[in-house]
Amino acid sequence: MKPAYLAHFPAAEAAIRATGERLTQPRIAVLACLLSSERATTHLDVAGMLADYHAIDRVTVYRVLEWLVNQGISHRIAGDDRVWRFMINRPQASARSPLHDHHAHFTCEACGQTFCLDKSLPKVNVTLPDGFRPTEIDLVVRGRCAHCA
Amino acid sequence: MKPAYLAHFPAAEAAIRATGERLTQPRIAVLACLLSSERATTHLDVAGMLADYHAIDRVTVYRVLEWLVNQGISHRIAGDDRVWRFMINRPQASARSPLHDHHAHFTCEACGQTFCLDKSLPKVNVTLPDGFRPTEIDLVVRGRCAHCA
DNA sequence: ATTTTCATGCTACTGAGTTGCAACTGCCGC
DNA sequence: GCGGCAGTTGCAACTCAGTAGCATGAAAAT
Repeated sequence: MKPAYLAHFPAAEAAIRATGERLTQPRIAVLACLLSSERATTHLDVAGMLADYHAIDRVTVYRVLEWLVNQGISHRIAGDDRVWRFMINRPQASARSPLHDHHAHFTCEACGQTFCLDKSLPKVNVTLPDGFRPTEIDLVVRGRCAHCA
Repeated sequence: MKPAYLAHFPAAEAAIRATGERLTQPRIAVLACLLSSERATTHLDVAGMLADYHAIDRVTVYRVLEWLVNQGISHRIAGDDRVWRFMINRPQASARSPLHDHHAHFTCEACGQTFCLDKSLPKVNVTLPDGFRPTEIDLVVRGRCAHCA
């Protein structure tokens, strides 16, 4: 049985080509992994998914993930367990908020998985102390996901 | 010159006594540190502040900080640098939100410091996917603090 | 004062993420 | 197609936050 992420190779390749940067196997494979995942993915998840068909050094996974963030293709979330999680930037997520960018995530206390709440963007009103200027708002909802409820 | 946290020793002692748990020097000293700090404090900050007058093993600092969280005296925040930051729970912060608990923090992109936005609690409206049940909302605003503006 | 119980300090460990460097490879020009 | 260069990869060694085990030490209970 072939891994699911293979189906996302063409899309991954196109997205990387669109950046004008180099097209390499690790980049395609890691991006395909992220594309195939509905939830936030750790470097370990990625390395594990790729282990059988596209064994990639863990340092390269780190570097590719960071590269994807710098290219604006994905973003990273700091979880409660001190592990970075990565997710594809879905296009509609921005340009609707009063601030530049606006993430909303859901972390399940039972299974530890993190989901992106792109669809239902929350409304947030903040008033900051004098002199504090916001550039980004990050919202994390904790609780139980549908699967662990 | 005596360190500033010494002024908070009586309050720290009272708060620990109120828990019914053991009153020890490390607990008093660490809690006094948190009380004297307006911003979120790392274990390293605490160890550094205490180094001259109350040298405490770094493992003990970790354990005391965790103990304070379990006692409901302080809470912890996961920062972007994978380091826990700790802050005293100011009393008025809860019981006003639709959910059980509700933190709002401000992280400065320039100096990396994290502040608690107790005073001006933001309003948040979230709609979650079916089956997702929230227990806590955590809001982080990123930007420039008054000092770095 | 003695005992009990729990916190502390020490050492050694784990595991995420980083750095330096040599070897490799995608891509450009020929 | 064929070099050559710059950007990437893989490897090994490292840093650093946080944790586990265990013997010692100090609060509180008797």
